[in-house]
Amino acid sequence: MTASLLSQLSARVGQVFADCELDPKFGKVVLSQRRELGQFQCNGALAAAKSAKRNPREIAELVVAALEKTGLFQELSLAGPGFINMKLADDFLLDHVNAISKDETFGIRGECTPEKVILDFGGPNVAKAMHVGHLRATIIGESLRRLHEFLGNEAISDVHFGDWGLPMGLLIKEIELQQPELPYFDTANEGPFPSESPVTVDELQELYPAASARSKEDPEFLEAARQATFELQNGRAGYRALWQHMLNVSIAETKIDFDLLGAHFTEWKGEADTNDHIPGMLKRFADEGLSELSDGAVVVRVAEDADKKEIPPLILQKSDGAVMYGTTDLATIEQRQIAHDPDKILYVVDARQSLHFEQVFRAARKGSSLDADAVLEHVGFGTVNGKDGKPLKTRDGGVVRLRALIEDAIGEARKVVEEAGMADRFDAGELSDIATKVGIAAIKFADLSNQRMSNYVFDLERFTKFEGKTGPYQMYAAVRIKSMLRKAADQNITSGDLVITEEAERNLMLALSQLSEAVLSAAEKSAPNILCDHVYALTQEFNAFYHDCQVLGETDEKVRASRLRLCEITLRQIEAVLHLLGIAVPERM
RNA sequence: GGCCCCAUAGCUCAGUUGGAUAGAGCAACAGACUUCUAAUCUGUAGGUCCGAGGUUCGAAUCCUCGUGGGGUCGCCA
Repeated sequence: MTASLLSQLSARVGQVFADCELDPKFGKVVLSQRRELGQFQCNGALAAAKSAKRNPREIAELVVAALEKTGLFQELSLAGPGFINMKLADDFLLDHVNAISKDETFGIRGECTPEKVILDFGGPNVAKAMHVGHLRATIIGESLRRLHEFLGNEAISDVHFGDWGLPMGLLIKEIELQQPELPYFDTANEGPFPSESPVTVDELQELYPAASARSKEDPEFLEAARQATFELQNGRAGYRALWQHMLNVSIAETKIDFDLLGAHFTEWKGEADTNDHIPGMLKRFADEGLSELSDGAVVVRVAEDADKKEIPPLILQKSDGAVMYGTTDLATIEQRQIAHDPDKILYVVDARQSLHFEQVFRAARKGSSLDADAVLEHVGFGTVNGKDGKPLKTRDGGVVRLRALIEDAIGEARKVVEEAGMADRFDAGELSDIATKVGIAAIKFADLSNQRMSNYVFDLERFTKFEGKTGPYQMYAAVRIKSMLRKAADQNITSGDLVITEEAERNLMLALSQLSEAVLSAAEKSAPNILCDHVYALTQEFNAFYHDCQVLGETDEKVRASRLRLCEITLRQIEAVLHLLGIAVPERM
């Protein structure tokens, strides 16, 4: 198994530090910040000097002297107060790139211990079309899912449908108001009920805002909706049947969006699936003295003495008897523990819910709802803003539908692609496939390249550009290579052993060798933007190489074979990382 | 009011956990095409890292106090 280049170097340098009776952790090697001075650097001599009260330059000199004997470096130098700059011997770099290229995951999977990770993302709601708010949850969640899969983890993804709260009661009562003749509202009716849904998805989407508005003006309606919610949760047959229709219709609709975005779920569970688990859980919490009555509601107090902030108790059961989403979230944790015994559960949900998750996680710990060493983590993210810096809205101030957003992106991509003259080169089917891929790549790359927690400005024109740090630029680099490989095949040119003849080749190999750190650190921090940075650095180095080095036209056969091989490896890596970002690359464009 | 997040080039953003001269991309300017796809590449210019203290040999990064923006603070999700 191949350890990453940086960890190999760090281990070597760390050994030297150890030989000098210093902590080997000071041997940490990082990418050079000043490429003109070296490819890599180690700053450990400064930190080591501090803790050992020795002279940093002296330590650095010892380290350099010891490293020179290894023969791994073409150049070693000492600069400033004790920075060690290094340039690798080409043979070492070549061996490394060769080694990682033979492995399907570029040697990365071998560095990890497989874990079982549950990813909770997407989070659509019954009757509400997915909107901008779901964009990031879906894109980030799917990227993390693919990342964990890549690392060899068992990745379980659950869409966790919002299908069980007060909105359900509101919808039931709204439908009753508009179509009282339907059979679902008769208490005595135990079914069977019609198999056809009484409402279409479009109707549902009208119904919810109407019901929501009505509940704000009409307290009696709200009260009726609360009652309906309670009865639904307690199994009233007609309500259950109607609810099932609403859920089915909504799931079918959200699947269209998820398919467009390439999101995959291994489980299509929802809040409602916790219903049978909840009574037992409530009883256990009460029996163990973990919950108590407060103003008529059942709550778990989760505040701790050490808290800086005030953490309100988690409400398990409202005074009207119905449960809330905190209750279903807690029950979901218990069910996941039973069904999967996970090492980690990640919640890819809007950052604004951080307090909620804090409460739920604490309640889960308090109630031993899952293994003590299992990790619960809220992977939050910021909002998608318009050019005015405020959360994205439609022209008339409404919620932007996810579908509309995706269609706009594809439309914009189509424009760009047609302006580039692709309509002449491809038939309608292929053109539309390219436009779709470009559009999706544009929004995904733009979204994922931002640091998760910060808000970002949604600007399609910028996202769909082929220049700069955009999705389409990354795709273009990959397509360029594909085109070249096709040509090579046509001309019977084959790839061979790697050699280095130009700086551009060396730089490209160095970029290829950085994947491991990017992937591992992206996984550790749940930060896909690190993957974006890596693939961008890689495509930039490739484009520079492409510019400086002829591949097919190279006359020296060995060099030509090496360059072709380098192209193959680069393509594999670009496609691999883009796959982790959820971006698909067309064959031609 | 308490707490959380954010503030870096004209614009949009990175910044490898405390290291050298703070980096990209757009936009601007100057170059490179009888192309393995120029949808590319090379270069120039652009900074009070919100402010003030502090810790340190060394701070965009850590601590304190402010300023500005966003969010949140028990029966919605």
